[in-house]
Amino acid sequence: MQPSASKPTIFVIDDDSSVRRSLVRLINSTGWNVESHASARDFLDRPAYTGSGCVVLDVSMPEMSGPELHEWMNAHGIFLPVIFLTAHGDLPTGIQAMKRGAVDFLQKPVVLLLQTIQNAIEKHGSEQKRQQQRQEVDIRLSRLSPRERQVLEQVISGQLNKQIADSMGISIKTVKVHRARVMEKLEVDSLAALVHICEAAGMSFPQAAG
Amino acid sequence: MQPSASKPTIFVIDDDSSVRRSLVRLINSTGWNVESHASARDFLDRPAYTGSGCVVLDVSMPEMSGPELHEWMNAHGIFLPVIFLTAHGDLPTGIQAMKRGAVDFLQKPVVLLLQTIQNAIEKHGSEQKRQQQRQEVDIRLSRLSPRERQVLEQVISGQLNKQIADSMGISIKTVKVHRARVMEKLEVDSLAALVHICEAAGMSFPQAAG
DNA sequence: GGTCGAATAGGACCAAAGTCCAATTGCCGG
DNA sequence: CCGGCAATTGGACTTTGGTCCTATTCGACC
Repeated sequence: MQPSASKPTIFVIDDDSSVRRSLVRLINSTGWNVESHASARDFLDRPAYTGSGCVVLDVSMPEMSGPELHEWMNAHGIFLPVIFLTAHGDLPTGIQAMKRGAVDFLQKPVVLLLQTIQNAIEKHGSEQKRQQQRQEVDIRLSRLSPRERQVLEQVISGQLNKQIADSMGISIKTVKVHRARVMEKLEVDSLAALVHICEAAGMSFPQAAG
Repeated sequence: MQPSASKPTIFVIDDDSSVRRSLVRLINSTGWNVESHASARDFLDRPAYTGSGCVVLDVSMPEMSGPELHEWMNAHGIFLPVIFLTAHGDLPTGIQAMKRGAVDFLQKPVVLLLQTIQNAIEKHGSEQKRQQQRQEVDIRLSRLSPRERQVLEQVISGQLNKQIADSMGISIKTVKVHRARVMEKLEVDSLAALVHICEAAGMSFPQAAG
């Protein structure tokens, strides 16, 4: 199956080796894969991970802190869920982390880590799937010629072929050919499906009703 | 205009009257409406507010605490954004509040409250508008007869009238009648618009493509 | 008992969309 | 320079969808 369907991997990032060992042992006992790193740099040096999983991240580390790594990930489109661990976290840091999208911000000693990881992976799974489907549609959309694109936009806004032809200054026949190519390139076989995937790709615009 | 388009109202809920006075003065100076309450109960006793705005909520109050009120609001579908204020907040309380959807969790003395309120109102505005439109569609959908509903579902999944007639064991003519009524009751004049609003109402189901 | 709405169905006809075939334009590479 | 290939355009014809009118049946309600 796809990588997202295989066993999730949990990335443990903490500069304290005894903490890493203990977390790895804990997580390993559940059947998830674990990969531990002693620093943010260490984690970033590994090949990008695209499967399912999450990051368990220490807050204070030398060089690059947990929040700094989190921000870097957000800035670079890495949306693996992040769970923070901290020994003596202060409130503003925790709130800031949550506002940036962290799943949780836990204080050691940790009791509910495994449950939190479970939730994070599940929540991430569906988002990831949607994201992949959206990219899939984007690729198909990128294969449309400019003309086809113009026709598509008017089709999904409810225009008739006649109206489209009129507004583009071409004949109805030509619109039909463009339209057929759109259906083919987007791999749909009904107008309903066409609107559906365009909706999913975020290219909807309201006023199609009367 | 609609209530959501009129001046936003900020609800200040704090059991300390000097804090209330000072917040009211601060917020008033910006042009927003302010309404202050000395307790959660006090706030809940007022008629439900449906316009735009947000809640500035103290964490620790007698009887019902800030987080308790927040949870109550969530449970009752009141999604006015909530900004917490606290004198000496502890980390777990703050994280919990964020996980429940709070906009922010600020420690007194507060410096960026007005900016936070501004952001909360703006973010809330678009969500509120979408919510209203969705309700609007739900009302129209509820006016469909069972048969019309069945036809609608097959139409937006890309079935031809012939196929629908076949699967329902009725004639194409009847399908056309149902279909026309659906278009009329849902107040759309194109298939694209029909799919669009059904999508918005959350009644999409994937496989319509081929 | 009459009326109303929902569901069913048919005829006649028009409009819109899709299909098959053919042609033109314009660019890329040998 | 020319042949190929994709984008673009058009004509002739078929299928599908929509409209207007009419009609029957059935249960609910006044």
